[in-house]
Amino acid sequence: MTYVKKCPECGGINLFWNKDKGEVICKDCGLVIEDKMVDFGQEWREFDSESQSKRRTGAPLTYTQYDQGLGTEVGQKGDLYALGSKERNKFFRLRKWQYRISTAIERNLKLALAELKRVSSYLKLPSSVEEEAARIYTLAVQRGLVRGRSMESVVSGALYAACRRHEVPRTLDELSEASGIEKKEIGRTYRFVTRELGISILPSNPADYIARFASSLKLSAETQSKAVEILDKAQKVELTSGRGPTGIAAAALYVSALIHGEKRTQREVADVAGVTEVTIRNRYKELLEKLKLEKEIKKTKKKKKV
DNA sequence: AAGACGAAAGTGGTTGA
DNA sequence: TCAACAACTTTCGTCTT
Repeated sequence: MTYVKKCPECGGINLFWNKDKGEVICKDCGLVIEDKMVDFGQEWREFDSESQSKRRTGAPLTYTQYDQGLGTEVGQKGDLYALGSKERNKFFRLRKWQYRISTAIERNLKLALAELKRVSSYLKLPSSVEEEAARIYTLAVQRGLVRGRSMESVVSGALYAACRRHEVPRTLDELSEASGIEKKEIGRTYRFVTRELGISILPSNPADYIARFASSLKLSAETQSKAVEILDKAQKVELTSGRGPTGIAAAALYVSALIHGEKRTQREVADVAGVTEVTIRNRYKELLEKLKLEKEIKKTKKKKKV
């Protein structure tokens, strides 16, 4: 069904088709390849139950615009002078009110969304994620959750949450680097915001990290899928619960690189995964013990010698 | 000499009283 | 609110290739 098979940017094969948005996302580099395909979704769906949210009239609502693309202002000039003086006073009062209410929030939103765009383009996040983050942030502002926190940290928190929900996770470190906010601060606001807004987020799946780590290590597709396979097994023996997903992903990748004779040092893997060698070692050790992978590694060693 | 390995002490976050 | 706790990090010394 997809028309694009490879990412034109990085050549990655991990394309993710987001049907709702009619776009294809490269999970490796985050490139959005939306124009390359026809968007069937909307017309078809018009007839089923949830037509309210999928209606196709009007400009699409977007949260990345500070007023969701729907600006309404209490009248400008125009018929004003046709009104009596009482009416006119009322009019001015209304406009003043609207101005007061809206400016505080809107000014904040304008700034915040600019920041959000900056960070998300730095991280090459797909627009669906950016949109989601903007939505989360907007909600947060409306609930007054930004008070006492810096705007930037809430933006980062929203982005982090959006990434998780869309299964294109970035690590807190990456967010931190892109936004200039401390890692723990992002984590804190992320937790706070998601809790307050009742956003439920699945614990991130290590497999989601594999593609990106693998491509920045320039590992082959086979190695990549082997790593995912290892992850599956690891999950069955409950090696994964309670551990940091990045550490597990990194270890799986390290092992499968060994198996396929594309050796990377622990240091290299650790760097792209944002964990230390020690963590990789620990996970790696566990993997070997529980999944009896030693044989496979030895096999490839022998092959190389012969 | 570089990488892999392991022990020990420290850090930040979660949990349960 | 505090202490216990598990996961992870940092640091450093030793072993392997």
